[in-house]
Amino acid sequence: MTATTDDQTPSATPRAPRLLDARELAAWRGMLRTHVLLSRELEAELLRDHGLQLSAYEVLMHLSDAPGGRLRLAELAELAILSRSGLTRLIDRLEREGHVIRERCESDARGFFAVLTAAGRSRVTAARADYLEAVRDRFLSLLSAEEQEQLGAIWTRVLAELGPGLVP
Amino acid sequence: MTATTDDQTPSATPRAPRLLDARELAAWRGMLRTHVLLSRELEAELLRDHGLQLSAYEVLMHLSDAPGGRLRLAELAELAILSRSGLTRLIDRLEREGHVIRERCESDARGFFAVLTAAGRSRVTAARADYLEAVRDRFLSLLSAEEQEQLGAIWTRVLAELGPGLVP
DNA sequence: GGCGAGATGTTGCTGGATCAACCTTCTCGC
DNA sequence: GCGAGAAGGTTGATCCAGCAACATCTCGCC
Repeated sequence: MTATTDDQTPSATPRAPRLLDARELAAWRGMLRTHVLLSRELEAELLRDHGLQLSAYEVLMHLSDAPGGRLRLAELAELAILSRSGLTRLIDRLEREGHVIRERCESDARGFFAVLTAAGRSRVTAARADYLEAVRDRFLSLLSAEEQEQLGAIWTRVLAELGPGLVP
Repeated sequence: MTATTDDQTPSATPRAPRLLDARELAAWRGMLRTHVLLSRELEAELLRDHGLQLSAYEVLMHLSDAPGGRLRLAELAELAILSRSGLTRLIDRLEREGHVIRERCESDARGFFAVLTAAGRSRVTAARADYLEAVRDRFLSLLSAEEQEQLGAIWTRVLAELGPGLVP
């Protein structure tokens, strides 16, 4: 870390990068590293124990929290932070596996709902129990209540800055 | 059809999931959301302004911090949190673009170094300046020094629990 | 000193996600 | 109402990663 030792830039540097100091580094790269490793582990367990991709879990989870277990595809894509085409194919898969069905929207002929099936609901309920347990075990339980609150405040602040409508 | 009706969990569920409370939710999902959106934005800018994928940037950045701008492929894969095969092909690309060359390891005939070229170094130096500016702008500048330190402490704790050797 | 276990890096295969282009439908100003 | 533009979803192309299998090499150990 910090400036490279020997030959950083033999000749002239276009612009001095002003690297991160130790505090910034720990805050930033720590998040990157933690997120990647944690997600990877959680996804591996989800896949092993419930046959669910992380993105599939996210979609089913949002559906199961929605009234009627139904959500418009566009809304679902936003919640799961997926592109529309990505969601289309994910729903294709979930439909093939019987976790979800597509249903025409009466009031808008362009639109579709994704609707959780009974099988989908029981699958995601079981997955969720294990998933949340893992999240608690590997993350939340390592934080005090105050730290959790501070974290929440930080994310809210950053998301608000990133763009409106992202905070929820 | 027959989406299960919209009972959240009024009646009997196989296992009660014990969902997250608001505090936990904000701490956990906030991180997921922040990470995805922030990474996405940073990568888009990196790609637009410097033609670098985030993973490519990471690799070049680690190389530029390494003495001599050279690192064994395996070590590089670990630093960049990539699979070996993923790194192989990424180095292929970077080599094709002239940012890096492969060099046999004298002392171990199985091994290779990735070595940053002059072009690669100047590319990553420029990219880094913009990247770090963006990181500061969208993340670090929104945190107080204390918050940065708390975050750092949290990541260290979580990573230590996730597995040894991941903390740096 | 040779053998087997383990490490290094590459390759074939596959899966999942994006972007851009497209078709259909809705909406709104005139 | 009607035409322009926006919005919802799907499709085609492509790209990027991972896993598993492999060839090669190292090294400890009997």
